[in-house]
Amino acid sequence: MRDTDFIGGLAKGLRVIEAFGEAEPRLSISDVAKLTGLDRATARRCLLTLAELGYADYDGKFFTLTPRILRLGHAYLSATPLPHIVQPFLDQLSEAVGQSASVSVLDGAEIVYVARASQRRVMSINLMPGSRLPAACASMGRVLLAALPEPEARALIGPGPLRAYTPQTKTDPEEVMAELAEVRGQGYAVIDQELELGLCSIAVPLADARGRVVAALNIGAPAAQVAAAGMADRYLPALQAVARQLRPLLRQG
Amino acid sequence: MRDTDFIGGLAKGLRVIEAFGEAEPRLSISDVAKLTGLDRATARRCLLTLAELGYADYDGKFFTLTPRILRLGHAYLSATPLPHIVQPFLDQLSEAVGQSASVSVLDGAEIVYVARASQRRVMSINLMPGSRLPAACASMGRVLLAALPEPEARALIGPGPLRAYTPQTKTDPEEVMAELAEVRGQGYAVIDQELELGLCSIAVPLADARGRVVAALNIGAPAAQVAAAGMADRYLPALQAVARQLRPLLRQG
DNA sequence: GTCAGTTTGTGCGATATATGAACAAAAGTC
DNA sequence: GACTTTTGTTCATATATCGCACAAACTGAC
Repeated sequence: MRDTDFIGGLAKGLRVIEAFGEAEPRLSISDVAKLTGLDRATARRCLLTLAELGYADYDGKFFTLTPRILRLGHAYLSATPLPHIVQPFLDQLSEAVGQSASVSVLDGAEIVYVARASQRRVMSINLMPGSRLPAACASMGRVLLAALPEPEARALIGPGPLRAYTPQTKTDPEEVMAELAEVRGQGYAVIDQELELGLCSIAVPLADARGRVVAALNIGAPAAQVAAAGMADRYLPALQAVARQLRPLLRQG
Repeated sequence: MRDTDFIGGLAKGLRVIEAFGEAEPRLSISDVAKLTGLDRATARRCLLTLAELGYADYDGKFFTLTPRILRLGHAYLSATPLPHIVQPFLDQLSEAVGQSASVSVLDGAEIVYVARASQRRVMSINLMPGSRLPAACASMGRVLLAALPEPEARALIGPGPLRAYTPQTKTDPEEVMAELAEVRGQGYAVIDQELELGLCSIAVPLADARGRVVAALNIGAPAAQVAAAGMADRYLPALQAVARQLRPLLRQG
């Protein structure tokens, strides 16, 4: 790609949209300039453009995003086959085991939920397609990181120490890397309250017909109902059965 | 706004992203140029930029969106207070009545789900935050359209005839406008299998402290369980109770 | 009310981007 | 295999955007 094939205004506008995610719902021009590192004049032009297109509202002082922004994510979810393919399997799995089941993919150092069948909620945060969690301490994240070449996984995890979401969170990158090796060996990952106290989960990789890992599938359960040590006995067969069924149905992505 | 305050490249890039929603998951440069009306050279530059930023993948022939696109919608959902405020109420309501409950807002002629608590699925399509349905034949859409000035609602509904999703769908704009008048009078809307056979729903408006309608709340139920005529008796009190509780908590948006 | 400290709006030269035609390369047709 | 048709890429030039510097408007304190 030649550098004239890069359109800076688009990149900046997308940075502006993402800036709203990391902070307040209402941002002034200067706020956005600070958050994005853009010049104020540029931030202003991006915001006015978004407002003109209906992606943002402007009350003369603050900008807010409008629901039209969701068209962009919707474009992905409706255009990507993976969510549609896995949804019926998730529904069935979730109903059979009486727990929430989800499928996610990796985006940088985060996992992104692309489909979910939820039972009565146990987590404090509400997960939905598009939700993000740190890969290093989520069961699906461990499975997806384990599928990468070691140096790549290490780079994504970073130098550490990792953020401790609970007292159980593994914060030492080496500890996580060791865990990844085990996950790679056994073919599944179990998380015992590393992300949220009271929540255990187990995940398996979803591979396509050529054996490439394209996503992860998990079941989450309250620790009070199922001890972490019992997760594999209880849920692994069902997870692996679904993974096996899905395998011929998945291309990449 | 002066015309130099508009960034054309950003507008075009967003058009390109949305183009993926309306068609195939894999699009060539020419496909995108056709769908968006952009010049092939410009479409190519937008796509290469999206690929460079990690929002798209390029295999040398086709482009596909990556999960990173979901960051944009996530920016809206996490930055907007409405979804967070209503979610606990939805969970409680859904559990109490044993049916799915949702909150949506209007975007053009479509409603957009911003929060949802789902029980076992009855609809053929899987609704989630970001999902869109035509406002004219959805219970929440009727409520939201009824809250607009008549000419505005009429403009959104369009000249008709409307698409018939089922034999029950009201396809004559005048019929829908008459329905809106009734909804405005009674303060709620009931849909009897106009969107999908076997599915009834009832919706009420959610107003903020100043009385402005900012969203709609609904309950959907299988027609086999609850006849459309029985929806109001059965669910209206609970819906109105939630609307009343939410009223002082809502600002706009 | 005044004043410093911020934030926002605007004009301008330098620079980057859009455009459409022309060319090159595939893909489809017979 | 030679044809047409479609698609991808390049280039020169007209145009739009960038970011700086300055001016204006707003804030909050006293």
